[in-house]
Amino acid sequence: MSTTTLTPVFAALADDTRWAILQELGSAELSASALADRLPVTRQAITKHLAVLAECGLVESYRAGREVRHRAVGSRLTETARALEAIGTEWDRRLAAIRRIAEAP
Amino acid sequence: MSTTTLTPVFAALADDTRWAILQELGSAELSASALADRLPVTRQAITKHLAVLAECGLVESYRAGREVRHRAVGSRLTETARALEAIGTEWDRRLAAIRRIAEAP
DNA sequence: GTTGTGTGCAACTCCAGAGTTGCACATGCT
DNA sequence: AGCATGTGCAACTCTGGAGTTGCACACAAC
Repeated sequence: MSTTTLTPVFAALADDTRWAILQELGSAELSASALADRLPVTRQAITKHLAVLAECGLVESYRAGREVRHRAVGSRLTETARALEAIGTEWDRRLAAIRRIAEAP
Repeated sequence: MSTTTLTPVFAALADDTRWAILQELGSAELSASALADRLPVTRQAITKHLAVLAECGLVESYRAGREVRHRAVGSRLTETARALEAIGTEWDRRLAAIRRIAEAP
């Protein structure tokens, strides 16, 4: 996963309301209206957030009768986490190498 | 690490310019002016970004003569990655449990 | 001392996005 | 059929933040 694909995910995760939505959808599959009942924002706001989250694969949706249920996609988060960890490790590795050279006798 | 401490880190990582800065600082320790030479933004913009990144522990700084050098902190990223992975796993675990109950005979 | 380079602070512009209201449409239930 | 509920789309407001310019100060080198 490149940095280019990473940024939109972080942009999605940078909002408190979206985290609140994800927290709900990580415990149960809910419709936009059901989410609006549990959170202090409008259903339309929720719908917009769900679009952002779906765009980068953090939520999946399906119709159930006349309502649309949504759920959090944990694997997408795990995938992102692995990419992050790799980058962090790489930073430390490279900077440690530079320090080693600088302190060489 | 709670979700509360997580959001600012993602807000910091949600910007392309900041990622560019982090990429540079993951390979070498540079001053704000040196970064401004390599990136298509002003030194003042870089300084603001560095403040955001330092605020959530993603970069560290130290004075070297009259200049201030900065470096990326990989461990902070790794730490965040582990928290993310735990949350993702938890989502999948809970939703799988619900599906199992729903499909029970 | 003077010059050049690096830093710090403040005020300003500008746009993306978070949230709202309003209306129209679809579908389930009685 | 009639009503209630869930959804979709569009237009609007408003604040945060990314980036800029401008100026003042610190320190190293000559």
